[in-house]
Amino acid sequence: MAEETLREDRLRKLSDLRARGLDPYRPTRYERTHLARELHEAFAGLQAGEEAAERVRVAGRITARRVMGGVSFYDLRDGSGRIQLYASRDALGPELYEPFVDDLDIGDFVGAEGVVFRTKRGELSVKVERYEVLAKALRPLPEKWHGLKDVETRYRRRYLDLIANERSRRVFETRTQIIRAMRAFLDERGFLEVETPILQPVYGGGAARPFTTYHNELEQTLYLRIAPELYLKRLIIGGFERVYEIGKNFRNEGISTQHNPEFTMMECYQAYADYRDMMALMEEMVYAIARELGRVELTYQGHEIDLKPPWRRLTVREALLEHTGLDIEEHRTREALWAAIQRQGLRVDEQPTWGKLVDELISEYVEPRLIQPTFLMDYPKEISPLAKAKPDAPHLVERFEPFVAGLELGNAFSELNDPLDQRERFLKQEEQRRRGDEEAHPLDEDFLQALEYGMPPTGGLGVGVDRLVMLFTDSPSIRDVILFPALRPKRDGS
RNA sequence: GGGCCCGUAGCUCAACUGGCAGAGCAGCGGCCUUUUAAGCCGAAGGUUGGGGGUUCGAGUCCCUCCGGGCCCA
Repeated sequence: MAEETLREDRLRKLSDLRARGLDPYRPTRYERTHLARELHEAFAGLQAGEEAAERVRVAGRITARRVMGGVSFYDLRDGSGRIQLYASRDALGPELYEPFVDDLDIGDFVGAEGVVFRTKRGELSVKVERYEVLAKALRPLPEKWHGLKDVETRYRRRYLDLIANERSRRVFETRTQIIRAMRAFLDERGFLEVETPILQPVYGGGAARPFTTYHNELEQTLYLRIAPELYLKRLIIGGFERVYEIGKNFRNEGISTQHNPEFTMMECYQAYADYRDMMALMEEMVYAIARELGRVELTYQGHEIDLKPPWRRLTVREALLEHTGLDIEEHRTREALWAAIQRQGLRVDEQPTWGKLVDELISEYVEPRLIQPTFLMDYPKEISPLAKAKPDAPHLVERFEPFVAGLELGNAFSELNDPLDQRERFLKQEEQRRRGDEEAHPLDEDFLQALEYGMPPTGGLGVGVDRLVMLFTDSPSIRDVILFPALRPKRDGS
């Protein structure tokens, strides 16, 4: 039936309710005695056909309706679960029973008061003696049995997805549990939670193009942060020895099953620690979250995963040797490595530097195969401008990325604290930018000044919270774990 | 940006090789006082994503645009 006709039906019922003094938009509150789940717990012992003495008040959204004539049964859902309402003409009287069946629809909110009983079929129910209509739905909800399947509608109108799909509700509850457990873990270890600027005059802390905005009063171009990294390090310089931040980052890049332009990141920094300490922190943190959720062993997209530490440590060199047969240490220039890649018949795109070639090889031949938890470590210096070089291998840095089920869950390093080296790294990045690399790291003079006041040896770790949630909820797409994922604007027709 | 797939009633889905656009749920009218995917009877509900083309005839074939999904870059 035409959508507008359905709406008109409901508007007519709204008028009728108002005419009967039951204006559904008038109530401002409703005093409940029980949530649905509490009723099921409190009256678990009630036998079929038995009635309790106690009067209760419940409220929620009508999700199903079974009208038998003089009696009717409504399913009421609140934040805790479902409870059945039983209404009869005898108990309510015609003047209240008629609007109850004539004017209430699936989707409406009602508050009901009455005694609790269990029907002869065994369903715990509230026998409605008084009720209030708490809000009328003017549009129909998705179908009760098949729910809402249309992927686009689920993302665009998430509220409908949440109403219709229990699984979706659970995903977002789990998301919150994960973040809460992460916070508890870091707090317990003495990390101080902080907030740093999202609007930044110079962006940094990653390789990505930023979103640009403008402050009118300051007459200044500002960037939405791509990472909080450089500010968190300033706090280490300031004397906080353990800090962390959980918040949104923004990267002006494509959308995929693993990328949303705004995403949630946890970054933490620990003074006097190195990247090996951060590996331990990462595996213990994920283990702690997994225990909290009861999912140390889990299945992600068909892969059986065991998150129990210790996780495998694997250098980039070893990984490439294992998966491509190529020893990058034997080909230390871009030209030599490129020649070797072609000799091996490996299929990667040509890159402007040795480091980027290595990065390409990893993405293509290593990352998708890292199913069990693995720390891939010791990356090329050229692609890691904020990480400290390995003392015995100055072309590499003390950096790792944790992988589980092929998902890149984060990035970490022993932080570069040599201000002179940092300046050189920035200058090299500027050079790459001049050669057309739009993701090159900009030089941040203010950050260099801060570093010159001295930063202790520090380990830093960033964790992609959305991807962690994907892992724990067995979600194939990042859009399934972000309440309102980025979509193209929907235009009518054309 | 490229390739493949999808878009039909509010929701979930049908419609053969191009031949009258259908069902269930929801909604509407009627019956029905312990149902639970309630049941029975009845009547409705469509710009088949938008635009264009081929054809006697297009949901179906072609072009194009919009939106989405997956893969690739």
